[in-house]
Amino acid sequence: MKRRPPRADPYHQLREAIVSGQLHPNERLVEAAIAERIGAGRTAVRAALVRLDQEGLVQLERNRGARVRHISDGEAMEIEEVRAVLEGMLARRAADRITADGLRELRHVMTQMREHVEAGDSIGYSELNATFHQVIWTAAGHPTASNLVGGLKSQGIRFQYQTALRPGRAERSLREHEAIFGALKAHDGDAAEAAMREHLAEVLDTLRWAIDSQHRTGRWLPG
Amino acid sequence: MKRRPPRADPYHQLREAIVSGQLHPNERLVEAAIAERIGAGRTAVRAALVRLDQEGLVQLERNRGARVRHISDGEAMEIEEVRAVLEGMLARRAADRITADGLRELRHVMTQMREHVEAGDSIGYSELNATFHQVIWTAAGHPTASNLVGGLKSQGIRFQYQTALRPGRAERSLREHEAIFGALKAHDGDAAEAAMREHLAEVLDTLRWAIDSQHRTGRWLPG
DNA sequence: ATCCTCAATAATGTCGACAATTCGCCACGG
DNA sequence: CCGTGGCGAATTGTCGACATTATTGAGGAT
Repeated sequence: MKRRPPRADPYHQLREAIVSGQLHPNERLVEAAIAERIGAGRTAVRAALVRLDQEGLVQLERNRGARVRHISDGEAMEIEEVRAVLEGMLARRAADRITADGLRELRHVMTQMREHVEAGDSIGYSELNATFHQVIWTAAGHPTASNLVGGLKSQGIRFQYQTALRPGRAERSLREHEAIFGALKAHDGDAAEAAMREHLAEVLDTLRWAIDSQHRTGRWLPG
Repeated sequence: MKRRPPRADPYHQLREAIVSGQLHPNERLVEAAIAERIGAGRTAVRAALVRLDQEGLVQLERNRGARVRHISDGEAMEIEEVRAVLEGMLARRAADRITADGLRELRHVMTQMREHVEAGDSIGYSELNATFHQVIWTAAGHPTASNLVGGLKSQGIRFQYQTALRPGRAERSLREHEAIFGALKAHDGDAAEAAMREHLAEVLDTLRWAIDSQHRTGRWLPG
């Protein structure tokens, strides 16, 4: 009866469950339960929790176990601010270094994005969005900065606040991405950084809207 | 000043040993040996190594153990670039938010820095330097960014490359810090960010010099 | 001399057991 | 009614033992 998925890296599995929202903020993570759930030993789960704690996705208190870290409204905005600064820098570098292949890949992602927007598929769009940015990170050739932004909990934020629900956001976002693409294609570093900053300023604004929205519709937990 | 209670925590002890250069890049870290050395169990050491791996200070290879991660020349420069961007942002925020107490503390640190420079104590100066920047991070009130820059391996870089050995660097650094202080005192965000960026650009330049210097004096390990 | 095999060694990865700690619950007393 | 103190279950922290995996070195064949 023990159905055990044999190959399961607890770290990646837990991480995915957290950023995708399957595990809710402040939810308790009991080692034994997780071990059973994903078919791994308690040792491996423990190691994964330590990593996630260091990464900031999980809060680890001595003798008290682990919880999914709750990201406050303020912290969510802080994260987006940092992301704006770092991605701005990456966009600038990418403008200088992006290859024809990179541009082709970006173009491909963007056509897909357009399709998903027209189909009203905001989830698929969100994933493509992530891909778009990742392509830019790769083109920038700056592993240190890429790892930092990649490690940011910004994916979880999108889920926690449902920023995609803002009316008209997708279309606008699409235009912003087109602007970024244009600057990269022209190898114009200044323009690329500016476009990226503007894009992420819009994201930050949408985040503010989502926070307000949550407050208006009534929440019990303070930010 | 932080009073450090005798810290038996393997994580902090290892971290300190690495950034201070007591453990050399690529040096192997054998769990049992470390456990013996600092009087802890292998379990605790293991957890510490996982954290340090996630942090980037240690390289952990499956079934092959842990090594002190070697920071290549290119990566060292990448780290300083990221630091410049983030600390620039923090300086801007700090200019708006710094209190009279914060300014007083900065002034105090600076007078000490002057004394150490005149006494030719570059090690003490380096520590004060770190303090100076930390005060600014605190004043900025931006935990997310502060934790990121704090987690950067930039402390270790100073040791690895001996950037303080460059002739005249200390005096120049002192003047740069004074410029930053002036901007903060005037609550001028633009000026603060600019001064901080300029300062860190100089640091980056010194780093380039140190790398060149190492290459000229002959090294066997490629960057 | 060089390459290959294979045992010996050393270190890591994993598991189970047990001690230590926290937390919920309930009886008790003011 | 409310605070208080102490069981008891649940959970984490730690240790030792053992399996697994890399590495080293000697010896032999070509």
